[in-house]
Amino acid sequence: MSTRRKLLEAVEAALKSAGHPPLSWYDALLELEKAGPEGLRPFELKNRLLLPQYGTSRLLDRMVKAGLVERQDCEDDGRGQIVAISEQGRSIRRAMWPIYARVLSDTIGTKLTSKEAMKLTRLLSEL
Amino acid sequence: MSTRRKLLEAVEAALKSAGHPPLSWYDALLELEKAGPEGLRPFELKNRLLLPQYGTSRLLDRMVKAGLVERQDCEDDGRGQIVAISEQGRSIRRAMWPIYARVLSDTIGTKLTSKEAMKLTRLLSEL
DNA sequence: CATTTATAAATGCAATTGCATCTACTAGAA
DNA sequence: TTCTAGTAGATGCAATTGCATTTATAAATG
Repeated sequence: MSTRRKLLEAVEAALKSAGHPPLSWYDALLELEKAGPEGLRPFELKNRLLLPQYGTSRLLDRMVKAGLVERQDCEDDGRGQIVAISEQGRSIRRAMWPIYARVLSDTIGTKLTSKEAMKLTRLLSEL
Repeated sequence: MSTRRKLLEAVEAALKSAGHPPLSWYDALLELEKAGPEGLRPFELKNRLLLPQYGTSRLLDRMVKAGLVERQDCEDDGRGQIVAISEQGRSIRRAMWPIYARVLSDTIGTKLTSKEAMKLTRLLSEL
């Protein structure tokens, strides 16, 4: 818990001071980018990010308002939508990465060997 | 991040369904209990919990209102206070523990050997 | 001493989260 | 069909968090 709080604070502070949105936006943008031009249904994004349904709905609201994501009605399913990353979203995500990566390498890369990092990942995945 | 979110959700859900306050209260109560009858200054609690100053101030507000913590002015320092756990606070903390522990043993105890858990702790501490 | 600087804690306001519910639609059963 | 149940997503309201600032006191400095 403590470790995660400290790492997260460092990442958020770095992003903010570079004038970027919070890490949760990065995660969403990355998923949308990985999903390709088809985009994703909000419920799929929710499953991938492990966010609550209302959290996803509101995160998308904000990102759409900021122009990083496009929402359109889903043809197959009248209840649903398709969300896709916009050109601007792609460019913001790309700009965020070096900031994020820098914090990771400063805070993790200097403390753990890559073997240890893999071990850590494995142990966390077990849980 | 994901691992922590899932574990935390499980703990919070268990506490809530047992009618108990959130995990953050547990952490604070535990620190206050460990601090003994002297209690703690809010800034000391803040340091131990790694919480922001305003977060600590408000957490204490809520816990005082619920009667689990007592606040009194600090004699040595006119700006400060001393906060101490109340009898009721001790009893709530004691009641929360088995619920919390149960989730930990279900979610961690069944997945990692104690050696692995120690390894995990060590790796996280490095960070 | 007077004045500046630093620390302890609270707080107004905006943004976010959590909860419960609501609306709209789909799918399955009678 | 016509219900009934289930799923997708939004939303009102309350609680919590984040930010910036404020108040009060302590400590340091000239």
